[in-house]
Amino acid sequence: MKIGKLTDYGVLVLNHLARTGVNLQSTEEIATATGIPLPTARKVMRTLVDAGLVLARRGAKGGYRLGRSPAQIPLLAIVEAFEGKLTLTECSSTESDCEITEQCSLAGNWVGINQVLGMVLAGISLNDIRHPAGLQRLADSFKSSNEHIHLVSID
Amino acid sequence: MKIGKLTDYGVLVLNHLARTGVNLQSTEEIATATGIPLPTARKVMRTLVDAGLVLARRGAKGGYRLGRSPAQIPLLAIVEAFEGKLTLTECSSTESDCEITEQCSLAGNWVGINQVLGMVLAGISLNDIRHPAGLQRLADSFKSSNEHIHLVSID
DNA sequence: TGAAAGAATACCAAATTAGTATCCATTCTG
DNA sequence: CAGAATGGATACTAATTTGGTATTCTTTCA
Repeated sequence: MKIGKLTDYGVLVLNHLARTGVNLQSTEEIATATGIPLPTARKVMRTLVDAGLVLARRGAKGGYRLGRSPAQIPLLAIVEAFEGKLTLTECSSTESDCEITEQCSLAGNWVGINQVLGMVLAGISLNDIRHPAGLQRLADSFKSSNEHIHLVSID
Repeated sequence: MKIGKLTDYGVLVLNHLARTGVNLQSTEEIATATGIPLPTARKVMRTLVDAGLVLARRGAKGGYRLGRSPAQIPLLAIVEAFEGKLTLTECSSTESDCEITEQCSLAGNWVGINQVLGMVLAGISLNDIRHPAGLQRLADSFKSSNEHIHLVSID
């Protein structure tokens, strides 16, 4: 259960763009600043632009900048930009190629889990990623809400 | 962001063992019941046993059964049995092969995210996976705690 | 008009993961 | 005690996914 390298790269780029603000950054600047290989950086940028997280300006003096404020960029959006809709298993994806779906009574049960995970990732913003302090408090807040979950789940 | 097929198989097997209870199930029985290819099922069983989630009895009339009650088997344990400690990125794993760690100021910031995700998965039991109703209520409970997170996170 | 950017497409390489085969160790039963 | 039925361990192969690269086209500014 990992995110892809490209997704990770995406976060690095977004972090860099959050720091440089409104100043347009060329692919080359981004590549050197983040350590991402140049051709790969191109691919990353295209994905980010397609997802609407980053704005591009073409031509000479062109470049990239964030499409919204870091607080309004959820981790979920970044992950789904690179890896498609969040589904932990094949079963839960729409075009399930899973051959044993017949006998697998669990097929539908993953939906809820995906929802929960999605909500968690939706609650983490680029800002949270950039500021460890906020993350720590975020983790702590979960520790308490987790007890809540245990009360609710069926045993 | 998916779980591996083997992990998914693991859940299928655990589900089957939860249904069959104390009756020892042979690898072959498990394979036919779940639709998992026999040789692959062997591999899955070994992993589950190593993780302590399943008990094995060798020799004739041997087989497998759950090591604990379904309510005491968290999804986190299943995932980590097959995929190792939960780390979304290379950076956050202990032996980070990530070459750009120097320039990557985000290296440490994933720790908190991993923690949060780990807590969520720890809060979901095999029982929750088997009973969709419980999952739905679980998802709902998160919707409210998510607002809590937004209050806590830094914008 | 040419240089400096991004956009699009297609392709290749490498790493991971799934799947298989083989041989060994244990335990029950007659 | 022997043999059959089972799980354990190891090593190998194949397939898929993912990351990375190259090439060509389009847009915009000076």
